[in-house]
Formats: sequence, C-alpha cells, structure tokens
Amino acid sequence: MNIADQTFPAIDGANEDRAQAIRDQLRDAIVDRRLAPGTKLSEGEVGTLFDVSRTVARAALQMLSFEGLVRTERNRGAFVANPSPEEARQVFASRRLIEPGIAIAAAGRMTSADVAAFKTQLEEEGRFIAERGPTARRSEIKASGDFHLLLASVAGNVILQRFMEELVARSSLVIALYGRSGISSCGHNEHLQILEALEAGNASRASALMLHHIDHIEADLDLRVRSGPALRQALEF
Amino acid sequence: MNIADQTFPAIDGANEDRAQAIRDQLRDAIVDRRLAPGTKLSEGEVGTLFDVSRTVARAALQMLSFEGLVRTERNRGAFVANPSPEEARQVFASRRLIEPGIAIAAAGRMTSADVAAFKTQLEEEGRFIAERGPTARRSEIKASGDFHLLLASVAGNVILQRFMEELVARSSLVIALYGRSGISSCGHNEHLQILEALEAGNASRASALMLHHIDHIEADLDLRVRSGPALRQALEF
DNA sequence: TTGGAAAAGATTGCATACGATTTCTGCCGA
DNA sequence: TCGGCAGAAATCGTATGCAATCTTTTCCAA
Repeated sequence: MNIADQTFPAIDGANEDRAQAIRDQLRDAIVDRRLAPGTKLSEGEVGTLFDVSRTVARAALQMLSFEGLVRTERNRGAFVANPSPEEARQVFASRRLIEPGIAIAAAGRMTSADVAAFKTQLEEEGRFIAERGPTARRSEIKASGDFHLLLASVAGNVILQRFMEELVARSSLVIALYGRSGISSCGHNEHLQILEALEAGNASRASALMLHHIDHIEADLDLRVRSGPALRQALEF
Repeated sequence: MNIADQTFPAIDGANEDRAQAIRDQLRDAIVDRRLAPGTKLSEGEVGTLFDVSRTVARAALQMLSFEGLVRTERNRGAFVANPSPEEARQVFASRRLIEPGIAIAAAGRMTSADVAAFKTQLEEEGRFIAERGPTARRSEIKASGDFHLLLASVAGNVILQRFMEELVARSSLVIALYGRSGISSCGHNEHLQILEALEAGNASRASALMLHHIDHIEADLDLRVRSGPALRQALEF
C-alpha cells in the first residue's frame, strides 16, 4: 500500500461520472505532491481506495494518462509522471506560446465579477505565502496555478482552457520537482500586477507581464540533470 | 447499423493497444467524413465491427471524446462531434495562438530530411487538389492537415504536437461542416510559401505567413448559423 | 386521430471472472 | 556468496453478465 498514507475523502454522491471524480482527486493529490512522482498507481489499489471496481479506476487512470500526469506501461501499470527537464522545458515553452494570448483575450472580457473572483483568489494566495511549512508550500503552488486557470476561464475559449488545465497541472509537478524553494513569493506580486493591467483593460501590458511571469517561473527552476542521466533514466527516477 | 457502409480494415496484429488502433481508425473515419457528424457510435456496434469486446471499444471512444472528436452523453452513448460555429471559432483562435509559434520553432530546426518530407507531402497534396470528386476532397482536407502536423513534429515539442493533433482533427471536422468548397487550392500555395520561408530559415516570415494562412482557412468558412439556431440545437443538427 | 401511459427492447455503467504477462520468492548448484 | 531457474503471487488486458437508464413500441381512452 503506497497511496494510503492519506485517506481520500469519499466521493460526493453526484450522479456524475465516478471516474471523473476519482481523476480529480488523484490529480489534486499529484499536483499537491501527496503522491510523489514515480509512485505506482495500481488499478486494484485505486479501486479499493475509492471503493469502485477496477473498471472505473482504470478509466480514471486513463484520463490522467492523457493529461500527462500519469505514465502507463503496458502490462506494468500506471505511475505518477516524473517529467524530465526536457519535458519541463516543453511545458513552459507551450505556456509561453499560449498564455500571453489568453491574457489578451481575458483583458477584453473581464467583468466586475471576474475582478472580484481574482481578488479573493489572490488574497488566499497571499495567505499561503505568509505561512511556512510544506503544507502551505503545496497549497501555494496550487493556488498559484489556480490564478492561471481562472484567467483561462475568463478568456472564454474552452479548448484553450483545457490545454491550460493540463499545462498548469504539469507545471505544478515540474515546480515540485525542480523548483528552488526561494523566490516563489515574487510570483504573487506578478499576479497582482497582471490583475492590475487586466482591470485597466490594458491587454498588451497584461500579455507582456504574463510572458515575463512565465519566464520568471521557469528561471526559478533548476533543470540541470542531477545525477548521471543514464543512471537516472535506467532507474526511471 | 450506421457505420457499416464501410468495412474497416482489420487491425494489424500488433502487440500494441488495440483500443489505440481502433481510435486511430475511427479518427481517420471522422476526419475523412466517412462518419458524418452526429452519427451514433454505440459501444456494441464498434466492438462488433472491430471484433473486440465493448470494454475495448469503450476505451477507444473515451479517447476520442478527450480529443473532442466525439461527444458522449451519460447513459446515451457516443456521437461524432458536431462542432458549433462558436466551437469552430475557438478552434481557429487556438490555432492562431499556437501555430505561428510552432512555425518559428520549426524554422530553427529544419533539417534537409525535413525539407524532403515536406516536399513529398506537398506533392501529394497537389495531386489531390488536381483531382475532382468527394473522395479527392476528403483526401485533400486530410493532406492539408498533415502539412500542419508535419510542421508540429519538426518543431520538436511533443506537448504542442499533441495539441496540434487535436486542433487539426477538429479543424477537419469544421471544414467539412462549414467549408465553402471553392477556394481551398489557395491553401496549397500558402503551404508552399511557408515551406519556402522555413527553408530559408526566415522564422518571422514563416510565422506571419502561417498566421495569414489560418486566417484564410477560417475566412473560407461559413460560420453563420444556418437555420433557426433553436431548432438546430434542439435537433442537435 | 391524438395523447399518454405501460411494457418491451436496446444501450450504457459497472462489477466480476479468467487468461496472459510480469514480478516476486525460494531453492539449488557453482 | 552469488547467479539463475522454477513456481507462486500479483497485476494487467479483456470478455461477459447484470442492473440501471433511456428509447421505442404498443395499446387504450378521450
């Protein structure tokens, strides 16, 4: 039993797909790093934990594998993804391409309700930064991602929104793996600046700020290969 | 029996995932419009056609639903997607954001082998345009998409490559639904120009050409709602 | 004829069963 | 002690069965 350090809250009695609910909980667990990269997620174990059959557990794992959060090997099972530095770079390259455009789109569509949502979001983000300890750090990473997801939802393009969901989730994994813990609070300031630009309807400024913001996030990573890459790959670790 | 106008070729005896093979064939059929938008894809039917159990058929349909090519409704089944004009606009908005960047990345990485691949690709594309008839038109749409996919593979970012696979497939659906059949041959010329710019290593020109190219593709669509939108949506057609 | 309710049929959601493949374990010989 | 081989255990891939849900048909009354 590898996952079961943490009991997952029971699935709410929605008539919605149970597989989807399981996927969401697993995704949160992965993004929060309660499930470490490389952890095996066996169908049976997941099924038992969530009290469903392997069929449903399997469907949830398949979804996560499409999102790149889980890697599946035939006849071997599913494992929490362990993105390589190269993969990490590609994640951020993708974000550099997409997010400035999202910022522009969002700048033209912000309502006052959106602004309010951003403000509560950023307040919460600030709280987590003030706190110390690994739990707060996890919540901080998650909250920081939520800012970007909120922006994507305001932009009003559901396709890009889904892309961003994937990219943000993978970024969280990458940050957890390669982040230098120090500088993350400056990201919060940048979020505030971006919101300012959005509120002012200054699309190009919001876009430029976003681009810098992504650069800063990536610059905070240590993407050098740590031990010998051959060994690392051989161990898949 | 709705699908069975066309027998699918038997799945090759690969040890690879059968669900994936089925997904690929169904995707081709959807993109080629052998399967019309709105067509029901029942698990049992798909399973029978490909000689697998419903379990495997279901997995294939789930994959297609993630890609947006199939829409699934709980307890009702899976249907070939029928993108709305709004969805169509979002597909092209996404492409406008991503593909110019892909062109830039590709411009810096083109090898002579890549150039050769592009040339054979464009030759084939030209052949289909010369031909007449609905079959050639299908092949033309597909070949045109393949150009963009080839570009994405040269760009060397597997995440963006996957995004493009989805976007190109959905574009093919959209073009089949909303395309005015006339002007498509000009797209071929634009492909040729883009290749020229890529070959010359002129990234910014390739990027600009790509942006115009996407605009032209979208401009060739008739995205006005055809009959009363209420009726159309009620009939899901 | 039309409206509507009830039964029949079809299809999905999910659980379970079984063979195939992989991984683990214990034993033996070098 | 170490390598490796055979059997056991675990895990996956897939088929199938049953209940729940949706759709269609049938039938009856207005």
